[in-house]
Amino acid sequence: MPLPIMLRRNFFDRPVLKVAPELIGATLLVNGVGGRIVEVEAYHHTDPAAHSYRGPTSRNAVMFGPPGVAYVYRSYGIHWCLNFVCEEEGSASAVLIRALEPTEGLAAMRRRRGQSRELADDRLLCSGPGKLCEALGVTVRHNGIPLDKMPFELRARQGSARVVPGVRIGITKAMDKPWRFGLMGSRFLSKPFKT
DNA sequence: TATGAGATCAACT
DNA sequence: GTTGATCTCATAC
Repeated sequence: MPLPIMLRRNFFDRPVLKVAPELIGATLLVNGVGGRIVEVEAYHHTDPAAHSYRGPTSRNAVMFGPPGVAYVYRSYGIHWCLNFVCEEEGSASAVLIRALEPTEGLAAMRRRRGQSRELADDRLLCSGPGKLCEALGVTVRHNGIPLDKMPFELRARQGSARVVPGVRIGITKAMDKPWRFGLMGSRFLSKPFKT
């Protein structure tokens, strides 16, 4: 088993549509808890569905900063969602992390996600952006933190991955853009890809 | 299997 | 005042 290769910040210094599919199969850990990334969505600053589309606000400010940092925002007043900022500074593009295949710290994830669901299978732990943040303990405290520093740990995938594109979920603008990417055949997706 | 309500907050109109 | 890059639970088909 080769040693894992850590993703460096310059990995994110590229177009978001190149970075997003390459994240499929990479491993994301927060304080040692996490797993393989199986689903992401790309949000480009020219995209009406992106938070950065209308320019900087206090919420999306870190999207306009340097790439390779976390952008965390409150969704529907309830959940947190985790993004990775991409491209050059000021381009305000990001990748939304939508689902993980849990591999590390399963007990911690179950504890954070609640006892009433403890008996449910592991697919329910991280199969959606809000669930994933709850399971990994990601909150706005992580907003703006570099991805190559603690508590984050990001390992490149080993070997190749079969990546399938699809239409993004939960948006009402630019719904035609196939900028959702998933690991082909994974049981841990938030929703199946139709192919 | 599918649809609907409720939770709860910041940005936007 | 309305609207989400959501999730869970309840009720209907």
